[in-house]
Amino acid sequence: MRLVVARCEVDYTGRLSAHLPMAPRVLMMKADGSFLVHSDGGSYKPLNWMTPPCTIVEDEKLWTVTSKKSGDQLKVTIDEILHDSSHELGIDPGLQKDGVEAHLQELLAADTAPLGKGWSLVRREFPTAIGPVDLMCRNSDGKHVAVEIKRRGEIDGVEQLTRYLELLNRDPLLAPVEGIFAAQAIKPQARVLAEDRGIRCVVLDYDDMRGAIDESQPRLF
Amino acid sequence: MRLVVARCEVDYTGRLSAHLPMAPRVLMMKADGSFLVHSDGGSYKPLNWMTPPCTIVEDEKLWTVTSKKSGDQLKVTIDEILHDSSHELGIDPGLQKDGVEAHLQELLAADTAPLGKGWSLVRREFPTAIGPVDLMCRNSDGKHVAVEIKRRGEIDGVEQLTRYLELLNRDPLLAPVEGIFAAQAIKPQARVLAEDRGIRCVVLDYDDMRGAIDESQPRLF
DNA sequence: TGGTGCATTTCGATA
DNA sequence: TATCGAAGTGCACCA
Repeated sequence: MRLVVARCEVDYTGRLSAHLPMAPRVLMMKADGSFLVHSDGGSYKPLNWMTPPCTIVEDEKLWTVTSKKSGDQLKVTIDEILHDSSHELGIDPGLQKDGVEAHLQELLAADTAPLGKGWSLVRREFPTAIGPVDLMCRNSDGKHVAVEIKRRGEIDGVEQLTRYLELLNRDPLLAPVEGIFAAQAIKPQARVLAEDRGIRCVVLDYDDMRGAIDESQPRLF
Repeated sequence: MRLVVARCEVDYTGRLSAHLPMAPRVLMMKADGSFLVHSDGGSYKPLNWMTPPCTIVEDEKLWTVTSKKSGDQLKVTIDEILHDSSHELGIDPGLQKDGVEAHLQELLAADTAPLGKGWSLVRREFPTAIGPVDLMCRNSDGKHVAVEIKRRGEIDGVEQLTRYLELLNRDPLLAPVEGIFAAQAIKPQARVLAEDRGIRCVVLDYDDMRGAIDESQPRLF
């Protein structure tokens, strides 16, 4: 990892063209060849960058970063170097995550109570021609219900479930198949669209669901 | 901008929980309060981060970064500081872009030739109840055509145009309205879905389109 | 201020 | 390798 603070000008040519006027910025060069241009504001996204693999040619005042894959180029014109240091970091052990959509699906598969009483799980990742449905259940009447699970329920999730339902209802062994759109939060527009199509919306409470499962179960950390 | 290289352990609690084991990493603290944890690999995305505004409390070996909005927390346990420097960068003049979707829309509005001969533009951002259609045109027969423009044509863009067309065709003053899905590149699945629904696909060439417009027009840079 | 759509999205899983 | 969906997405635009 090399960290450079420099007054510089940057031009990117690739999927688009972009230009950064002369100003002081931080240049981060990672061991894998990534190149990042950061300013002192904004969030985690750099002003400009190049994804690895890429080659860096330093020609006095002009640094040229070229993507080995796409040929995209980043030309950095250096006016003045204010800081320059290199550091050995080694390979990072990596990030452990907990709490994403997969966990919601696991929890709901383990206990379908949030959907309704007396329901049974047919299977998780129920296969269709256009991809797997998150959960396939039977309700207390034995009728099939396809469940689409999202962390945040938005309009595209409703579209996705609609496509599944259209396909599933063509199968005489399954039809009629109802739909449930389940999420930790559902946007009003998504709810309107879903209910207009006869899809029921269920808001999931992650903490409640986790609490309902045996407390002694092992956790990630 | 403060740059710290340190052996550290990081725990994030917020929309999810995440943990980073002890290892050397780069900590970037921006003037606006952003906090980034970078390793020596991956592309521009940090391992962990906090978006501004947030407060940073340094308590000897434990740094706590708290989001002022959401209350999300990042706890950084410092084992050893390998580098620590601060730099005045000032406010960045910002990025100038050329070649994104808005430009494609401008170019196609200025010259509809890529769609067909003898076409006229009704208006850009043609309003509907569920959002604006990129372009509304009339073809050489005077028939209305709704055009959805994407840089990359994928399945959700076809869904979007389908929703517009359904709505537009309910309006007796407009109907029948045809659809065109225009993009710099169209994925096979998106093309199949579009054509199955009677939507024509047009692949746009950005350089050609820019060349077709008066060369003397002022450019960004 | 909240909703929607774009992004040089990036990233991961899967066929 | 392509495709598809998720992301602590971020961000700009618009109501």
